[in-house]
Amino acid sequence: MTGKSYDMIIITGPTASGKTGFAALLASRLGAEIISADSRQVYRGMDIGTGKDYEDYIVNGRQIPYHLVDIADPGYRYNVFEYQRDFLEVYNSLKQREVLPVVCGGSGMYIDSIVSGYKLIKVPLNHELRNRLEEKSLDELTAILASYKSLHNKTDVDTRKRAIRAIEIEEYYLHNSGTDHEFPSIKPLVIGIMFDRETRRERISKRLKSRLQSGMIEEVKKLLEGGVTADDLVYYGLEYKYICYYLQGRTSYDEMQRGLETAIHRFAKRQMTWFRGMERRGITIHWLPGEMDNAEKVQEVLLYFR
RNA sequence: GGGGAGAUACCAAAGUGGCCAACUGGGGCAGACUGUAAAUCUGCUGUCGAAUGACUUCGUAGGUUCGAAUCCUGCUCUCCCCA
Repeated sequence: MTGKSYDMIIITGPTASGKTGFAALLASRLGAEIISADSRQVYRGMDIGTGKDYEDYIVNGRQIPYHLVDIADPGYRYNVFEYQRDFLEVYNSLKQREVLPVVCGGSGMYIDSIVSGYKLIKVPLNHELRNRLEEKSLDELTAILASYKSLHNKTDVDTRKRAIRAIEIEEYYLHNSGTDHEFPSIKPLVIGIMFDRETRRERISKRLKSRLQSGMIEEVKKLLEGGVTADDLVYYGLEYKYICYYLQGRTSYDEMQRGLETAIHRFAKRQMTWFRGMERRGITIHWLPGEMDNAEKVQEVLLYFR
């Protein structure tokens, strides 16, 4: 590899675009290792529903090392802050070993957090503040949060719990300049895999059908039996949410399948919106047509990488 | 064969003479997003448009009326009940 000016490669794209297989092939060519950027594949035991295709990581009989998959128990609530921290740890160790990191995943925010270097400081619990806010209504909390920063959406004031945490963080920022936790500036080559809308939807529908036939419902059942609560599963969204409702008898199989299909289509659309947003903010994504076979895609990427 | 109900925009479904380009929901599209992000939230959704603008719509063909998705008549189709 000559004259490489990128610190890492990122492979992204909406769900069902064939990221993993491609990333693995690319990694095998470059002697690289994969760092997942998938907010759900971090959980152990959530395999079919999150599309952990373990066999995709085996290229020509060789196991491609991958990271940040299966690192948390189901039921746990992993988040961006932890992702950024965990990513950095892996990233640094790869750099130390002079191994090229290939990030692969479709969680736009996770990718953005490492590319744009979100400033996420470790904010400890502030019990005094929490006691003070305990009795406040959501409206009051919203007003308080608004006094710290302008609210550009309702994400932070969705529930009282989130609002209190958001205030806690803002309060902490107020007294801690935040320079103690610089995220390094990383220069990535960002590759996106793109199918036209119709094809994307077809692929999603087809994949859903095959997952349902290959034990996805059993997987959810097993999670429930293993002590993961229904609430946790609903929180995980998509297949875990819809199948959980089905197992609880709240929806018929048909309703589950149809609702889930729609939900995944919408999810893919939101992913695309996120990617467009990143581009608008100045991050260049090199889109490759999904139809192109993986070997050819690898060639394309190598061109960028020279 | 007889009787009844109904046909509204991509789908479902309100509207029963002017306030209707037409409530609402779904779907679709677009956007937002810095500690839940597979989440959460917002906007648009007849056509053309920058538009407070123009044009074309409520099965179909006519009619009544200043004015019809709404009233009348014929036709077509769908559903239900009785034979």
